[in-house]
Amino acid sequence: MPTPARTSVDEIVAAGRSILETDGLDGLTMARVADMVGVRAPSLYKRVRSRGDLIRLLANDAGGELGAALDDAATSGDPGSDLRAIAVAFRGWALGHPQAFALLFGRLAEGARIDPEVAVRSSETLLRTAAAMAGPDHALEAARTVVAWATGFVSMELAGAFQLGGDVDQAFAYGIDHLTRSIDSAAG
Amino acid sequence: MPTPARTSVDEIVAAGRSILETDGLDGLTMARVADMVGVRAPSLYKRVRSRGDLIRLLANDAGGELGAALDDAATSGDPGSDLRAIAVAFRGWALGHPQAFALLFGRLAEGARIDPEVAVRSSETLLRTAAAMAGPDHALEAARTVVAWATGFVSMELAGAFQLGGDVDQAFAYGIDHLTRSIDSAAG
DNA sequence: ACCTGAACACCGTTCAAGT
DNA sequence: ACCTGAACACCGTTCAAGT
Repeated sequence: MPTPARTSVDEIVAAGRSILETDGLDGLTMARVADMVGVRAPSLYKRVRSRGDLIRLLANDAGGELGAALDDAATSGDPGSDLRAIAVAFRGWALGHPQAFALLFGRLAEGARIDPEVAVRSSETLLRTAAAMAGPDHALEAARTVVAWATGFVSMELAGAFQLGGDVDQAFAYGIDHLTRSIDSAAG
Repeated sequence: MPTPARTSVDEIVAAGRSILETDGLDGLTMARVADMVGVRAPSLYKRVRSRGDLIRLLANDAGGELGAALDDAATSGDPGSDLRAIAVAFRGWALGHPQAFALLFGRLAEGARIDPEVAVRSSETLLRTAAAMAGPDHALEAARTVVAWATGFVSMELAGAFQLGGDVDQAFAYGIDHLTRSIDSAAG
């Protein structure tokens, strides 16, 4: 006899995101997720293939969220202002979701990576902005330079790797200033 | 009656580094390490406090190695050339030791982080070079910009995050060219 | 159809007992 | 002193049995 479902993939993903931010990836156990959605651990396997698969779903969810935040930030119409706004939004989202950020940018070869389409969609706004500044021939290189810098900066900030004192906000401003100027001057 | 030691911390760290690169962090089990150095897992606890402690030792070992590679690269005497050489050496080491690199730059808040002194020592050469280019007032910001960019670039490269085609080597060259020029022009 | 308890394999860690 | 087997707690996963 059919039994009504007591949870859903969406609910599981939401619970996973919550546990991830609270207790980190190590704290994300199947039992904990199951408990949060009101079932027993084995029931989760009706909805997700494995813990790794669940982590992939979390990465996709976070990637979409980050992409939307960047889209919302780039509204000024001026490429230079947009690029700065995107960088600031990127850092803001990352500092607000450190564990999800680590999932997106700190892992490799774990089989739990974000789906390519989600990644591509998340980077569209930045690519468009970079193209407007650096010109179509160098849009990809320019975008990669900015993303690489922003990713690395926030990764190090979150990891507490800026240990030599100094003002981290100021270093971020220095970076975006110089990158913007450098990419912009390369347009002509 | 005293028994002679059958292994050492150095041997354990060497085994750990080897297993880490071969099978990743998940493959780094205490049993595997113990097997490789010729003892049983419980004996490892005579030398390391925990698996997390072992990972910290691996991170320190890798950090020292990376720092030495950067030192060896910066020998031209010209700050611009040195900066480029450091970036190339950084990427080369990372691509050759992807798992160790992930340990150094991809983790956060795992309690298994590299010791501050090792981190500081590893970044000295870059700081000196950045100071020579950007001037003492902006050495720290300039160095942070370059490290952030290089870290992010290699992280994304290793994660397979550059999925839009294009030449990754070319993007790396674009980045170091623009960063070098931008930081250098900021000196005067 | 979905849910569950029981069971299995695996892993980090502790500890009493050996030498 | 150092090493080990045995044991414990914990976790991901499977599966037969329930509804």
